[in-house]
Amino acid sequence: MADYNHIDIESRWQQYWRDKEVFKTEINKDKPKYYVLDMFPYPSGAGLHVGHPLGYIASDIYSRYKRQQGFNVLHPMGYDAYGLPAEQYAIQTGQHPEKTTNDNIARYRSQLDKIGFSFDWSREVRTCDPKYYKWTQWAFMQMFNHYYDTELGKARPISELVAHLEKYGTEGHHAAETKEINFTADQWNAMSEKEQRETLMNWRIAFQGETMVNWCPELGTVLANDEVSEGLSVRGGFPVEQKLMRQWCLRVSAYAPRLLDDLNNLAWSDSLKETQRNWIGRSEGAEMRFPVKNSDIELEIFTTRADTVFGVTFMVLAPESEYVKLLTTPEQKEAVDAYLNEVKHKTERERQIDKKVTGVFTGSYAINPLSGKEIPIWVSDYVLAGYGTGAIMAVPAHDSRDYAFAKKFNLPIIPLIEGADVSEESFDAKEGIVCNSCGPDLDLNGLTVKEAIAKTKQHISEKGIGRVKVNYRLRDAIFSRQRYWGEPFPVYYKDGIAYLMDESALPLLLPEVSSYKPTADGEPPLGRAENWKTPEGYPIELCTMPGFAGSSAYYLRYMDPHNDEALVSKEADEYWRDVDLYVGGAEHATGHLIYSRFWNKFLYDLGLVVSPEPFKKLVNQGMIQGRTNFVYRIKGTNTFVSKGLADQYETTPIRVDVNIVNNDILDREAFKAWRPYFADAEFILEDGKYVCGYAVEKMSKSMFNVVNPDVIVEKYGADTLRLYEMFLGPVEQSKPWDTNGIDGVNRFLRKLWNIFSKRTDSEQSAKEKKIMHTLIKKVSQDIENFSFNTSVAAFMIAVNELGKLPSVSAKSMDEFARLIAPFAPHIAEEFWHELGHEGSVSDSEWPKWDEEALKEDTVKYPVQFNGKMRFNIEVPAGSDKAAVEKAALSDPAAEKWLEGKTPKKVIVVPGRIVNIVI
RNA sequence: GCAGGAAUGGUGGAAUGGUAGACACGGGGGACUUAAAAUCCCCUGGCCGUUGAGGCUGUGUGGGUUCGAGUCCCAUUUCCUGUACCA
Repeated sequence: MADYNHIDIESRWQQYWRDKEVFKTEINKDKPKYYVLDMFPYPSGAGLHVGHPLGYIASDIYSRYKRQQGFNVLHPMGYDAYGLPAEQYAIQTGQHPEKTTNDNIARYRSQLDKIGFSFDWSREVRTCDPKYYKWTQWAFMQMFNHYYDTELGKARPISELVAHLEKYGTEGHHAAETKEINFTADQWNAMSEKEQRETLMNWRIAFQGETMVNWCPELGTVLANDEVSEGLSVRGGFPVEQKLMRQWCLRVSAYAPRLLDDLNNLAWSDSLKETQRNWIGRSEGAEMRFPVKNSDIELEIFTTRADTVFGVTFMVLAPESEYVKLLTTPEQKEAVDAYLNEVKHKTERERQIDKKVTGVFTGSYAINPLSGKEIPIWVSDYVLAGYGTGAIMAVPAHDSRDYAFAKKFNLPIIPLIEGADVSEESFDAKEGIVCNSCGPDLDLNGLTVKEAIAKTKQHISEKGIGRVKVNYRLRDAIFSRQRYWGEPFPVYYKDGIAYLMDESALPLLLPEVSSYKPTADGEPPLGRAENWKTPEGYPIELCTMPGFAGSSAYYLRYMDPHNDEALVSKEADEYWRDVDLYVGGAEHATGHLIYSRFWNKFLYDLGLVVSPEPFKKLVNQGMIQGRTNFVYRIKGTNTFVSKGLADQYETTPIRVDVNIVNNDILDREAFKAWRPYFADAEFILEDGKYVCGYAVEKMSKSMFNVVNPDVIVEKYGADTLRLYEMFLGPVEQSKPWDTNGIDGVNRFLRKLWNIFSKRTDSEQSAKEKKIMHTLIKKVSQDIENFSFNTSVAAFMIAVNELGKLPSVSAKSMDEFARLIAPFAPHIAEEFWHELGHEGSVSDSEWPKWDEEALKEDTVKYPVQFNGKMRFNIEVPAGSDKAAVEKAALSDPAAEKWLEGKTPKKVIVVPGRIVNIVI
């Protein structure tokens, strides 16, 4: 055989896989299914860097392994093709986002192909493809046509709710709602169609609502909560402000209890589950009504600290609360209006940065329902309109925010826990013995906080002052985007009221527009589309759907990607069911992974999918960071000093392209050619070399530390890249990319190649068999545990050991080819065919290890004295504890450590260790 | 602030409570070669010692449980990730 030539081998086998459609998957009821999914990428203009394929390589190894184990493996790939960067590029250049997107997809595809993945490309989906987004639009229509029954805990057709309203009005319905409204059947029946449709928005799962939204003026669009971080847009980092707008929303909040409970059944990492639990944010408390003095208004509040009602010294309304208007007295009106105005002009960012305590008194008083005391009602922006009821009872002694407010406005502070010192700060901990809490019909003094909460809850329910209530932090998802590059809504407006189009109108194609900017009067880009009307002339919705719309059910579409009749056929869904293994980044914890679960549960309620959860097991691959190289320029010169000598000069570190640095040694000629102003650079060397410094940073163009997988594949081959990415460390862990170590992996493949070339037809010797079966066992177990770095190490050990043998049999090489096929499929395929097999090695059977072959004649025991390792003994296999103990004590080396004493105790752990206690 | 995770050589990282540092990179030495590359062999946590001995010490820090702790428990520091006026 010739030398190992990765270019020839890899292109040949990739061609073979394409020609023979080796990875095309069909339903096969004779085989168990296994569904391995990667989070599909957004094809950005920058292309892939070496960090992106990490998860894809891991999932590819796993799916090839499962396939060799006899599973029918579904392993698809596609593109999350709608997104902001393509649209912004379109605004700048006028190029259609579809063109940009297609170009980027082509580039991604060619990069992915070079790595040798076992994707079934016949199932590719693109979210911007009308055949695909037809089903995104269709799902939206189903959500529009359903409401959520909180008692049954599932979605039901809106027609059933309408039937209830016609008969009973709102009395006794259990629909999850935007806000509580009440009317009788007669009132409902008397409503006009327009009124009825507007009212139903209160219950539909996809509904239009006036909500406070995250409005990003720079991007000209609304953003979902997970698209905003610290008051800035995640994409672009532009300021985001709060604005009241009429938007499409999805009633995700209705599913909060199920989204929370079902987490327990998932094989996800604890940290990811915890992130979702926090995001859903269940809190158990009480809802309580505080009557307003001289009025029949009652203020409803939510609290988790029912035990502190006796310490309520004032109440606070959110500025947006509708009670503000009702409770402001004429004398206070001017001050309140001024305050509201001031708050309105603050952005979310400003609100968060300056945590100045502000507020204003409404002039009204409420009555504490337990103590009967009068308490003033204030307005402040530290109370959020969107959580609970938009009003709070303030307990300054035991809540730090209320404390700050009370201090600023000189409101009384009553401590309620024995021994709590509230002269400097509030006592927030939920512990201690309650005091100062005795009213006309309730005495909490002497109880623990926990007991007091329970007793108060019971009391207020009995007295009808309030009720036990569970609140969730999870908000409804805002589903409109004022953008062009997204799915159009199958919605038109008649008399200003939204109507769904007929299903036969699907897919509703995204129209062409003359420009991708908002229109002059501030409408979304679709406002420029000509003839954006139904045949009857009704205007069509101008917003498009957000990015998560298309990515929420794509895993279902892969099961049956070409079906024109349904999102997924019953047959395909019942066979493939759910994703067995999902690999992707943890950054989707509170976005995609919530929305997808919600979407799946909705379809599950409708009986359209059989699995209540989409992703059984989930692995979060870590991020690959960049390893930036630095050169050190002596200040005021164009002379660069090597790292080891840099501290002798006053230098400025400058980032240098990692691609002109090898093992931290700078390629000086390439450096001079890199930038014109370095052309006449001079160097101060150490040992004739220029050594660069390094730091770990995010991999990005601006840091000059991007490593392109294409370059690695060309130089070393895809098999080397695959093995090396796995060898770097655990898949779940973030780590810097360092090309330096890659030679070791490449060396291993060449050694393997040489051993293969010299194989003989002789029998597999016992020694060989032992090496191979140790390897089979180790690799099999490691793959199951997703511990690919240690598998790669095991391969290296095996090759080193095989290399020491006088000869290696073809049988061992046969086993080796099958074992390494998931990791390095190209070289494995080459071996497989050299060995005379037909078909792909990915269809070969996964080898099983033989415990017999691993057995030793003797067992080695480390002998410890008082836990300190001293010497080793060897005993025949199968020796019992007494025999091992005897062998240890009678070993000549034991005498020295026993020092003539009798051991107090001897511990023998079979197969492990002997510890002698003296 | 809260929640979750992590901390092991010069570097990436191995270690079902049982000989810490597998495997690899880097470094040092040697073989082959006119030379270089490639390849192969040996050494490589620290300290003391020896120069075919050996010993001590060592997994962020301080305690604890155990015959035995990198691993379990408590406290603490630092770092990373997520989240944050959520009442």
